[in-house]
Amino acid sequence: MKKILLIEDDLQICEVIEKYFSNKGTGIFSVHNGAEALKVTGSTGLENYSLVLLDIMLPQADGFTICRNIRRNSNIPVIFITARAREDDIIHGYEIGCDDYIIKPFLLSVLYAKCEALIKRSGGRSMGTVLECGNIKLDTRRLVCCVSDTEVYLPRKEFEILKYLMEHQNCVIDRNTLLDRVWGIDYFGSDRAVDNHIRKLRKALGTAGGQIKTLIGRGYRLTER
Amino acid sequence: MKKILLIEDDLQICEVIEKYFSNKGTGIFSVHNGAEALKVTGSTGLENYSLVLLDIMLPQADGFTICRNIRRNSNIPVIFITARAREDDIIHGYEIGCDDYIIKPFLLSVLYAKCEALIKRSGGRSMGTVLECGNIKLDTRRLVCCVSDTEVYLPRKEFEILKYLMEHQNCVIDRNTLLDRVWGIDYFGSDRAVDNHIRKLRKALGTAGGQIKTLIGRGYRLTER
DNA sequence: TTTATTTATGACTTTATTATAACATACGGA
DNA sequence: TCCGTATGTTATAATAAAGTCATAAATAAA
Repeated sequence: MKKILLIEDDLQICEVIEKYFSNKGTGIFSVHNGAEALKVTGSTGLENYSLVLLDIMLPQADGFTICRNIRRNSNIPVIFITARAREDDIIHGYEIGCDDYIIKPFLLSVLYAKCEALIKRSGGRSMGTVLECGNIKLDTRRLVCCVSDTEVYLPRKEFEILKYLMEHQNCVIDRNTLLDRVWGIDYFGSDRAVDNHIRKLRKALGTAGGQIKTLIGRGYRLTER
Repeated sequence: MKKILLIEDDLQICEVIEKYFSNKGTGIFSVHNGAEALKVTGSTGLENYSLVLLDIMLPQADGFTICRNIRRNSNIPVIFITARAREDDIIHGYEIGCDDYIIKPFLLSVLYAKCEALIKRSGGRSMGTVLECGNIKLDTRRLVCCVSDTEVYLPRKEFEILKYLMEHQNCVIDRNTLLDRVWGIDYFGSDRAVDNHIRKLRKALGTAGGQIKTLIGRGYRLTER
């Protein structure tokens, strides 16, 4: 079994978890603050892990931020482990894409069982490399976009926007989400940048440009026609 | 959209769950004893469901037995919902292949979030988000409204009003409630704004506009016809 | 019936949002 | 370095939405 990434600032808890899991034959790598966590979970850092255990209250960057950061690049299972038992927090955790939310204190045996179940459930599903929507095809590995089987060149930003829209076809994506997902949470430019890139993207897509619909006050949506 | 199978002998709990989920656009089919449950979950009976919620203490056959039975034919996500909080039971649940184990009492919002997360994780298409009332359908993810399967565009306020009414069909909603829920508690405009948006909403809904009834002195109510 | 209250309606004003184009800046490769 | 591309900003125009108001209509109460 692959390793688990544990993000938790309480060293005692880390130790207990590490010991229990390694006795069962599962490796744990621990990180003890938000900044480190952001580093490890950035870009391809998660490829060697099969699950993330994530505390919420951490120095330097909270768990929610880290989870959002993880979800920008990865579909890896994430379990929050935290003392925060408020309904708001739990719901928020699920909204930003966690798989489970465990409230401290907890039983190690249950935590272990949950990890096992989740890893089994997430196993062996890797995303295809070609996204499709109506006349638009997007090869996310070769970084090529085709409209009606004719190759269309897209600059990086336009490509990333289209990729995000295609990964969420039919969903309405607001500008802030796009700014977060394409530009990054640390970007503070104006909304208008999105409009401009959408405009360029529509133009580049030619006849298929109309598949990107504007929903006033709410964002953009990619549809099949 | 696929349904959720609920196996639970407490009719009150069934009703509460059914109501909450159907308000959110997800269908529930309930079964109230072990024998029936074994019948429904046998062989290909689960093809129409995307998740199973399963109580443990049931008449005629307990939840563990049912879960084992499910796992003989299917990989469908299974969540135990039970008052049995003993470590043994939890671990046993995971051993026989459940995906989550929720201890009563629980928050409906959390149960719903867990179901969503697990269905997403299991590769099933995400949960339904389509509210329905008579001829009106409202897709809260795509932000699209259909009347008799014809798409109708609704501006934001009209959409939010209709959404609130559909989440509370047959209930009388007074203007203040709408102002609070749709405009926000910090809004201090006049009641007349509600009337005007209701008017626009009725017009946009065309033939189905009449489903919004006025109760003088009390508010509005959305009915099935 | 008359009166008071409540709601519907349409014209209108104000506000918010988006599209567009021109411009400025940054970046990377020859 | 220079040039072309990519990106981001800003101002303006175009559009859509939200809100207000006066009046008419409907309903309830006296």
